[in-house]
Amino acid sequence: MSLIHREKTQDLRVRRTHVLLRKALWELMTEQEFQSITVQDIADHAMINRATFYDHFMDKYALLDYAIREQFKETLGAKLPEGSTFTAENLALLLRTTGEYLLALRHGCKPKDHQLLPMVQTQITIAIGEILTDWIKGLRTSRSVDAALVATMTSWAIYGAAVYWSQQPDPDSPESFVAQTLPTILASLQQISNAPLSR
Amino acid sequence: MSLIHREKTQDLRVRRTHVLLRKALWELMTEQEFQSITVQDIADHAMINRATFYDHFMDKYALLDYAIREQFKETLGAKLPEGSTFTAENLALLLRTTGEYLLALRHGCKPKDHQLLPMVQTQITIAIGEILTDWIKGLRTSRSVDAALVATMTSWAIYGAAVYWSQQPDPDSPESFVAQTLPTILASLQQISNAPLSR
DNA sequence: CGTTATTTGGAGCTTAAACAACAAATGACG
DNA sequence: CGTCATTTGTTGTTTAAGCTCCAAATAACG
Repeated sequence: MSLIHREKTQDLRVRRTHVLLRKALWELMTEQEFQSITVQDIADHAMINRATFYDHFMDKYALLDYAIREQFKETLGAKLPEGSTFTAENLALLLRTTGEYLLALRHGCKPKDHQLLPMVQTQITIAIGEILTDWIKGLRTSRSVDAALVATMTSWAIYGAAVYWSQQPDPDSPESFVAQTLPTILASLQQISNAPLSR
Repeated sequence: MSLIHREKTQDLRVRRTHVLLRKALWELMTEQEFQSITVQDIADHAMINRATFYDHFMDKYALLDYAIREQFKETLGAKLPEGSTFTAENLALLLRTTGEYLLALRHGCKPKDHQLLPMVQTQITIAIGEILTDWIKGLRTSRSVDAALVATMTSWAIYGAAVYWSQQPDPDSPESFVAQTLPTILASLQQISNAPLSR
């Protein structure tokens, strides 16, 4: 009897509908710009009735938000170990994955869709923030700190660095990106942890 | 109020369930042998409840039948022009597609699954037979012939040739396969058509 | 401009599918 | 050989999602 109440306890049909809708949106976005995609298009492609679409999302922008967030979370989940904790290695992975995700995004979608980046920003910083919050909570902090606040600041810093890197006309390697950013992030986080992090 | 009653007029949910199930089976078959796959595996992968599986198929063999038939039909539909008729070109396409499909099948599934080939045979000859029947019906035949009978014989001949070719240790090109078989098939069909076929 | 099409967002009714729980087969193991 | 675990089919009950219309908002067009 754990206290863990899984928010996402859900009907298989609901989960499937969500998966199908975001997969459909993604496929459509690789071949046409977001603006020109209609809800009907998405519904058809996902084999979902249009009315059902509206049972789950306000509009296609809400779906895009959701799709980005989930896709990024999945990507991250695949890279990070199961019950990951706050270590330099994991932080490096987080940085690298964020950078590479943005880079892939830039290649995957249409030029005109670059105006959507603010939405992407919101969802990704949320996802990063959640992970950081978990990590920070797992630490014995020297003094009482607002974990959410630190996590938010850090997530924005990470996202900003990733955007900067992925925007470069000719980005250097992911490794060097991590090498250049990790020390800064680590330094800012080091202060809240009294236990030295593993290398 | 047309007289056309579409047999396959179906609920979107039903069509989607069928699609998801056969996709799931296909994916699982590329990584493990059919015999070791459970209905639960398929259901999980397709995001379908196991009970729902049984609403549609007797067992996994029934699904396999269906999956093969539909996949082959789709492949054929993609190669043949829309309202295809009986021409030497289309017959050549039919031959080639059948051969290539079998070859792909042989590569796609596990060695042990080769015992499943009789099931494949049934479904593919049915699919070929349906097309040939349509083609033959579209002809002005010189004398009354049983279109279904001719179609069946021909479909078996085509399938047999395709098996023979795809079984070869080192199969020659699809073009030469078509070149070697087409004349025979054409000759046997020529007799029922009084109009000479286009080259 | 006004007049057509699309697209959007929703509501009521119907139905496919989820869920849970079961007994019966099948199978692995000591 | 029995027993413990899977897998298989099946059956009610509940619910998500389909379908059919409808009205409002946009877009397209002559």
